[in-house]
Amino acid sequence: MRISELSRRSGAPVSTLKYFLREGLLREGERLSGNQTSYDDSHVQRVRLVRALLDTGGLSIAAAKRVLATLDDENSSLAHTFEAAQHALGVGRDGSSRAAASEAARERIARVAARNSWHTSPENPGFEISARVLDDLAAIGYEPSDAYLAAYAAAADTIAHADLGALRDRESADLIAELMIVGTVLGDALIAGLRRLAQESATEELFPVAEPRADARPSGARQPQRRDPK
Amino acid sequence: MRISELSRRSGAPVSTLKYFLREGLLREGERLSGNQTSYDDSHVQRVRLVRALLDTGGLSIAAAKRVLATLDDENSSLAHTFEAAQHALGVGRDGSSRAAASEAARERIARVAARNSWHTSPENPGFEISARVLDDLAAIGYEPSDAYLAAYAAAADTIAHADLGALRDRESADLIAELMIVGTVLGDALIAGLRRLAQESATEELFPVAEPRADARPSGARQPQRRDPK
DNA sequence: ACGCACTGATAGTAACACTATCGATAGTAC
DNA sequence: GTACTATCGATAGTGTTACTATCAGTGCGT
Repeated sequence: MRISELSRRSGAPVSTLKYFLREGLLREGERLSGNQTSYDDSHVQRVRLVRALLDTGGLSIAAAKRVLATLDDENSSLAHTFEAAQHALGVGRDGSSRAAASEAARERIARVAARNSWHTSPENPGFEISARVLDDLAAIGYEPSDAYLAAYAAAADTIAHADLGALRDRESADLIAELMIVGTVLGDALIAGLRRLAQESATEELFPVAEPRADARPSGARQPQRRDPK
Repeated sequence: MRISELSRRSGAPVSTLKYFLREGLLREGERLSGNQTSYDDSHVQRVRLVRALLDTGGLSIAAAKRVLATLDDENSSLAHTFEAAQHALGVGRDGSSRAAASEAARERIARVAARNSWHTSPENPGFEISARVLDDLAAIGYEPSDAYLAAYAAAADTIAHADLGALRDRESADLIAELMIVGTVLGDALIAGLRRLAQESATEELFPVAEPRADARPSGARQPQRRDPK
């Protein structure tokens, strides 16, 4: 197929496809002559993958490029592909480099990991991401309890095993690698969505709407001293 | 304190603080005279909250503004604040409006919710977010199993109860509302980080590095993935 | 032989999140 | 009282990102 059909089948404008080509997010098609290039179903697939990474996954073009590069790297074991993809994903959704997390926060995350018998490399970006959240919470004045972190860790463990379990019964190594990466990126969005649902439910459970408490003031503009009295 | 000290204490440049003021992310201080305005600790706190929302939570200025507006809305019940915050967060991290999820995907999410006895409003953005992931996975050629979704839902349930549990023993309604919102936004990042750690561990567990498959090239020095060639 | 789709290259655009500059003013130091 | 410095609101400018548009040249199909 030519680029116009690739556009029609993938839903992306031709100009965007050319942009993806330029940026290396999409392999070049087979050149038939000076002004004819042929694309196939794998290109359609790839465009959809890129759109999912960008839109649902919230990745930047640069991050998507790194992720796809590890995917296209043939001579890697699964574990290595995964590790590379994790690094390619980086610390944020984009490639932004903010201040690093504190050592204390990183150590607390390490303790959580140890308690779950996770064995991980110290360069796993998960340390940085999680530790930064702890630092942010501390800056806001909130110190999460061990039980809170343990619950999050248990949930992470559940998810990770579900992800890997979904992979186990696949045959092609290529497909496994792709699913692994897609699962990492889209799984973040999936858990975020489900969490919104679970939270609404849990909120009503614990704080019913017909709350007789008179916490809501009629008007008064008092300055609340928000500080955690730890 | 004056704006320069607010800057020093919060770590944000004065020009950025003025920007936050303009955008309504930060309440105006108390005007003492034509060119003197006094800020207090609550402003320092707020700046840190905004930075956490923007940097770690990945929110856009517009989304952060909506979220903070619901937080500042005094006459709301907790449940209502939460609901408003969920909507303020919107479907993506930013306010981008992409194509809606399919009805089939939305129904599948509804079934998952029902199986967990979540009772939620149909407008909860969690439906849209999760359903879109399902659509994306389908477009990639992957149909997640019920077991897979069930595991994610169980994890979401665990997290939601941990979040709410952390709130229950707080006294001030203002603080609870703030934590609820921060928890929603930063919690996404926290679970993402922990998930990365759990996945690395689970990957090694299920796909050991010394894999006898012919796909893995056991030759020692792997080319590190292309770092940023900029 | 003519027209249209295609090619790569380059230029332009819109949104976003700041960041810098400005003239006017006012509090503080001497 | 004068000099100095910080602040004020307003406005303009900057760098990045993710496209989107235009263009000159090429060649397949009828």
